[in-house]
Amino acid sequence: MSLYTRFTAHLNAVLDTLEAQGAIPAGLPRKAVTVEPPRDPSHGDLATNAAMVLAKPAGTNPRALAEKIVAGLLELDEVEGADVAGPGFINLRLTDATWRAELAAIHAEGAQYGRSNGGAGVTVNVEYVSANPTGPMHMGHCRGAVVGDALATLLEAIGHKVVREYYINDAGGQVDVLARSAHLRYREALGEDVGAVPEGLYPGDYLVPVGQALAAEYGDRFVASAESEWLADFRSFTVARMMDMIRDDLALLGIHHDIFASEAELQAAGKPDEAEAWLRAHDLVYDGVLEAPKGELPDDWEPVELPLFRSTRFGDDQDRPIKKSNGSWTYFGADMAYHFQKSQSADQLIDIWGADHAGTVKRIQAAVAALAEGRARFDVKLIQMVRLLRDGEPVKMSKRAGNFVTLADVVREVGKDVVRFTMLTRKADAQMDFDFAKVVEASKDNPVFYVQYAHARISSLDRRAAEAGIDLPAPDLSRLGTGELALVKLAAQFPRVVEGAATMREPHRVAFYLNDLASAFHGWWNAGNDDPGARVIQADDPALTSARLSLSRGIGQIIRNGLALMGVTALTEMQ
RNA sequence: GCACCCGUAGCUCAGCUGGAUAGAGCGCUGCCCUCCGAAGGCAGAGGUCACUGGUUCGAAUCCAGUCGGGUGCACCA
Repeated sequence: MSLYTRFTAHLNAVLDTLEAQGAIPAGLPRKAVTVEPPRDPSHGDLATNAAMVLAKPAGTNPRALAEKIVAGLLELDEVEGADVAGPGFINLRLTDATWRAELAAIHAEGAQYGRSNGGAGVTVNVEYVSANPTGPMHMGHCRGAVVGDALATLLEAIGHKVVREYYINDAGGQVDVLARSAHLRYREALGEDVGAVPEGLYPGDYLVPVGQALAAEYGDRFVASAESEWLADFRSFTVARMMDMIRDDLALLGIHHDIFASEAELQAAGKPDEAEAWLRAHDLVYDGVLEAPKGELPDDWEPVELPLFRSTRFGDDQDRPIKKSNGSWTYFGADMAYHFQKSQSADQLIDIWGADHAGTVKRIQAAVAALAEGRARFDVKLIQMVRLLRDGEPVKMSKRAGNFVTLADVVREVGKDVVRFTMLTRKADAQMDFDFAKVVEASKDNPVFYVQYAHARISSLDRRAAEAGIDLPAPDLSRLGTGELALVKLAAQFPRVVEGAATMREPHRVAFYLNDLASAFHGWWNAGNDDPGARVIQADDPALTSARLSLSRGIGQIIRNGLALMGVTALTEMQ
């Protein structure tokens, strides 16, 4: 149990006692009561708003209630002082022994420190990447992949069972285009001079080996035959190859999904039909005429009657078609059935989408609300664009021309850890720049470097101490000073950060926290430059050295744990 | 025209699901290496949290509106 959850329990116990004594009414809503570190450390170690939140429903004034709560809290061994401040804040100062015990807990729990089980029993399905299987991963997919993966790891850290899922869009017209593009390469592989790749087909070289594989598989059987004879086979063959390639690309980032769900299989299994039948039975799908698109009317627009889902009932601004006029499913129609399927095997769903799909969020949330009948929490997390910069200039990418920057190239150039960490240094809904020069820069304005550097320094201390042979097995932590305990206090916030990042679905918080922790560590380290007595290793005082090593290792442990949540390896030395 | 996201220091961005005197890095000014890695640290200057109302003990945070920027808006995927 983390320090903060422990004190929340302490506070609740005090409130229970006050209730039993009749000092406050029973059953006051405590949901808004918080226990957190005050923003200004001079206010103490912990602060609670309990008195301010509860005073009104209790029919008393905040300060009077606060005094009663303080009296109860002062009885705790871990509390050294408690007072009421401002409008009714209760500030607690904890004993040094409490913080020393917390440092010991960091060591005792090791890699487990920061993990909790509040999410136990709740399965969360995180769907991320889901790039169209028409080519290799490019940098446009990268951020969502990293954010989704880090989020999944975070949710596991607070006890959720997590399913990492990839939805393969292998049923639309684009995979027919892919199959035709592969057919061209197939003819090429059999010796035909196909010339330039025609407009409308995928031009990338990555299809060349697919064409060769197709030639090896089918010989020249389909060179001149009608499309209908080979399209389906070529489609599934090529999609399978594309997915192998995508899996390889993701592996470079350390990303592995549990489930790859196929849109084509979903349709073949009749899932959208089932969803439609259910929705029609509940009057949520009807045959109607699609509204004209907003803004300027396209030349070829004409009213058509289609099966429409009543998404307006759930806040969308128009009802959405689930089938096209040719009878096939729209992307939305199939996607709806897909989400229904996911909601049956998970308690909560999270989709990681590119921000360019923002316009379709409402309809899918409407669909899930309808089909799952409110049983499943469903969040769509939108990931803003990343602008690639080289030498300060934006890197131009054009998918159509086939000159996009591939994920694999970038990972090979700057490394998995740099890519992953950098992608988590911004809120997901804020745009970000990825500057090839800056992300590998060895300076403090590059958080990747800065955090790794702190960890490397900590590792270096261990090596030095081992060489000097002054590392005692059971250090006396009372040798740590108040400035050093302040570092422990910062380290002790890690469990809160993990919990907040997971429940708010904001993995970037871990990166910012690690940057703060690294900064505090660097400051401590540098104090030794001005004052040799402040250095960790004191050759003539093994006891003090060992206590400080315990602190430095504790911080190292937190950095490792935090980096692990981000999928980043901690470095023990800088190159 | 509609929807969504955003508006915080000169620049790039945090701000812990409403808390106390709004923070960090860069840039600027001034310091700190007879070196546990200065690839770093310390200090200073720099703010009408776009604007106007509202909600309440309390608002950068929530609500409404206005202004400004971005994105999306067909049966595509």
